[in-house]
Amino acid sequence: MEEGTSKSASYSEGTEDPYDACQWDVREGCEVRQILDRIADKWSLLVVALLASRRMRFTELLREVDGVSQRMLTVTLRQLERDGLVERTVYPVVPPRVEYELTSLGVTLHSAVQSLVVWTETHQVEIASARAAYDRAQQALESDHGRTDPAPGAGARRAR
Amino acid sequence: MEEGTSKSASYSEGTEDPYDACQWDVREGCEVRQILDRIADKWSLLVVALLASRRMRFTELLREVDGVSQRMLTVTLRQLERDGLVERTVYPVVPPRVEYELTSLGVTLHSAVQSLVVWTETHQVEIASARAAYDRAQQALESDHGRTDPAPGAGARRAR
DNA sequence: CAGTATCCTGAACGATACTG
DNA sequence: CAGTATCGTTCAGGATACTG
Repeated sequence: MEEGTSKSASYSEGTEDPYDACQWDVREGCEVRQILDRIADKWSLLVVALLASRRMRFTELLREVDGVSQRMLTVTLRQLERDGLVERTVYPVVPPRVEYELTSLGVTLHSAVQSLVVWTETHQVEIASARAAYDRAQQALESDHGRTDPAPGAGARRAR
Repeated sequence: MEEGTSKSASYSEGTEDPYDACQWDVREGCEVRQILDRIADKWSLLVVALLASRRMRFTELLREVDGVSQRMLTVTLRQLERDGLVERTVYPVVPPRVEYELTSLGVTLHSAVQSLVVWTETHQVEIASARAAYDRAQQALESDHGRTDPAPGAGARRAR
């Protein structure tokens, strides 16, 4: 097993003082970083979102997520299971049947993530046009890189 | 990861179409995925969080983020700038002075992310104990891998 | 069916050196 | 100061084959 996060990394848990919101970022060793990395993970969110609608079997997930490899699905599910976000149920039948479902913790994560999804959907147009503008500016720069300063704005100029 | 989004229900699997409102996840081409990837980025959030408190110069960020390389900071800032999340201001003075600040869009992103941070801080203890439990179960499995089935519970068993 | 074990590649990242 | 350019390495993750 070469993947995965460092298991058995015993970090000091317990009730540390709740550092204010402006501090979480600089603390690399902070748990937040780890969780964020899991959330950030390419497949985790997809799996969580799918499982939010219903419990599913391994192969179902493999089909639905589509793009995920068998190995990565396994790894992802194991991580989520380890973090207590999904629960794995094995039915001892002859063709093995395994089902995955969100735990209550997983459900809360899913709703927390939803706000980000909403943000993204809300602002995707803005972002797209910002990118277009940026790329246009870059293009202009390219064609202009021999010319002299055309807009003597005298102050600081934006977007180089 | 270039396409393969469409997963037409070509196989005979009943009548219900796979998913409804929760479509964002399966659409790889969707903007949501891209934004999520940016958010997921190792440094982006750190930079955004720092800039949320105040506008900063390049070297300041380099010092504050600490752990980031010069190259990665540049790359990160360029991406954020391109997405319209931060604004770059160049002062035409003799030792170059460049300042970065969040745009209003960047500010909204920051607050959206805060909810996730809060979630993480709220549940980090639960996660930590879930991990401990999982690891303990794995250990038990190891020591048990020669034994015969000791608990014929007849039903589905949890956590393999 | 639901995995595990191996091999391999490309993208990400860090380190370093150079520049306006 | 605030970058850009180049190189070397690591490693996440895909493809494939095997198994209980």
